[in-house]
Amino acid sequence: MSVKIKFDLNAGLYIKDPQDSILGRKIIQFSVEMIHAIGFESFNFKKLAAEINSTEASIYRYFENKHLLLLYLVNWYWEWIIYLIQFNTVNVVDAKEKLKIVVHSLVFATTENLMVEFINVNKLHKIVVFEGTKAYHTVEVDKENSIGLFKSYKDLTAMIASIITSVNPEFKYPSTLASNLYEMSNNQLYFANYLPKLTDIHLKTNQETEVEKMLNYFLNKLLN
Amino acid sequence: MSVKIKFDLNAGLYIKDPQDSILGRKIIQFSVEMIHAIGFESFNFKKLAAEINSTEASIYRYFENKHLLLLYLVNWYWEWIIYLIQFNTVNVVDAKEKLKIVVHSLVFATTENLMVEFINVNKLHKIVVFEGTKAYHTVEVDKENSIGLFKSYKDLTAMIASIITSVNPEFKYPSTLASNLYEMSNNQLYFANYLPKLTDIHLKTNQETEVEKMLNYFLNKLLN
DNA sequence: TTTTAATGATAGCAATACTATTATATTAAA
DNA sequence: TTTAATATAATAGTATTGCTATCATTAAAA
Repeated sequence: MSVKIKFDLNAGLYIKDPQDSILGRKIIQFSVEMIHAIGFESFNFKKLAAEINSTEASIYRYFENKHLLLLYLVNWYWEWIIYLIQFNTVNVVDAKEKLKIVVHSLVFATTENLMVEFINVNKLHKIVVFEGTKAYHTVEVDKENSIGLFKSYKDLTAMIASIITSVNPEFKYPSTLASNLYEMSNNQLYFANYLPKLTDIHLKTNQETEVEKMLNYFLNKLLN
Repeated sequence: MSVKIKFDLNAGLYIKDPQDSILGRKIIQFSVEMIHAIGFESFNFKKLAAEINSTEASIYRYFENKHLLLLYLVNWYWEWIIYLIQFNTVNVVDAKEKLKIVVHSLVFATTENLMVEFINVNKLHKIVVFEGTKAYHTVEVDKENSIGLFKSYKDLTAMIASIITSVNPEFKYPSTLASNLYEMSNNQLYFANYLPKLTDIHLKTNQETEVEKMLNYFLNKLLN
């Protein structure tokens, strides 16, 4: 199945909504491809423009700079995970079951039943694992936070935290556990691939399944 | 008390050992000050050179580029934490007690009895909290890892993991928990300061004490 | 005292991150 | 259908960054 998904992302992220035009969608689509391929540091608007047969100036009409483009993508990703969790927890009542679905969504960031037209979610997930934290580790945090550019991350955290609380109302740090679950999932996937000494996941295949198992092991100890 | 500390950092981090000359030490000292003040992104060798009345070219004789300078600082930090843990666990036999010292060292990154001459450890800690992960989230990870540029992080993780295992030999993921303890400590301090919705730590003062308490709470649930 | 090593001074170059201007399509409103 | 508005392309240009090269000067070692 394929659905047309359009998230309402904070307007401060862009100058012109890229979801509303062909060029805009091409910018999103190929920035995902390109950042995935060469990394955020060596990615720039000139290269992107060449790739999509457009110009630097045209891209600047959509995004103020490449940092905000990354932040846009990461916000899209956060919204995507929220959507995934909602989608997969429909009709699920048991809180423990819900939490397992959260973990699954964070680790796999995809479902077989759901596809997106112009964003390669798999590659976006890898970008988030690789470069994600750079989007909110910047001197501009306070300013960007004050205009709502991290709202989706907060929403995601709140959503997970409330599930954690319904699994165990006594647990003292639901928000911390929620954000840590997200960060830990990304980190451990990164470590498994690049710095295996920093993790206990050593398989080259089925890493996601192993990380999923591990996170559930942690959650079990923490919440029971 | 003040001790002259010289860590043996991997020679691949620098061109000329900055610990061995006045200029070298000034580079280290003022890069800490400057990155702390303006952030890593806007920091560059030209500005640093102006600050220490030297030249760009001279700094390039010590470090290939600013990324490797950051990685040098972060490696120094990792070694510092290892040193701190060793220092503070001398004569401590109880594993649980040791683990508490680990947490304390990670969160505070300092002791009153110990000072370093030319590095402001407090500011370095803040740099690590703010920019630390950028040092190992780069397209060059594999290459840099293969020549040992992340060795200190691995050593630190191994050290903590072994303490975790002696607290509870049944615990399945000691390395993961070790690296996550480090990452979580930094993350939660960052969130408490800049994105408080992502954590349960809300105090502006005594954040460290709160984070310490929180990490011990987590560890307690995980290992008992 | 001569040689070597470290630093400083200066210059320059290619790439990056933008901005500005004008031209040309495309679309929408009158 | 014409006109007006809007989106994109083409081109140019500027300030900054990241880095290299060269040569002069100073300080330290042999």
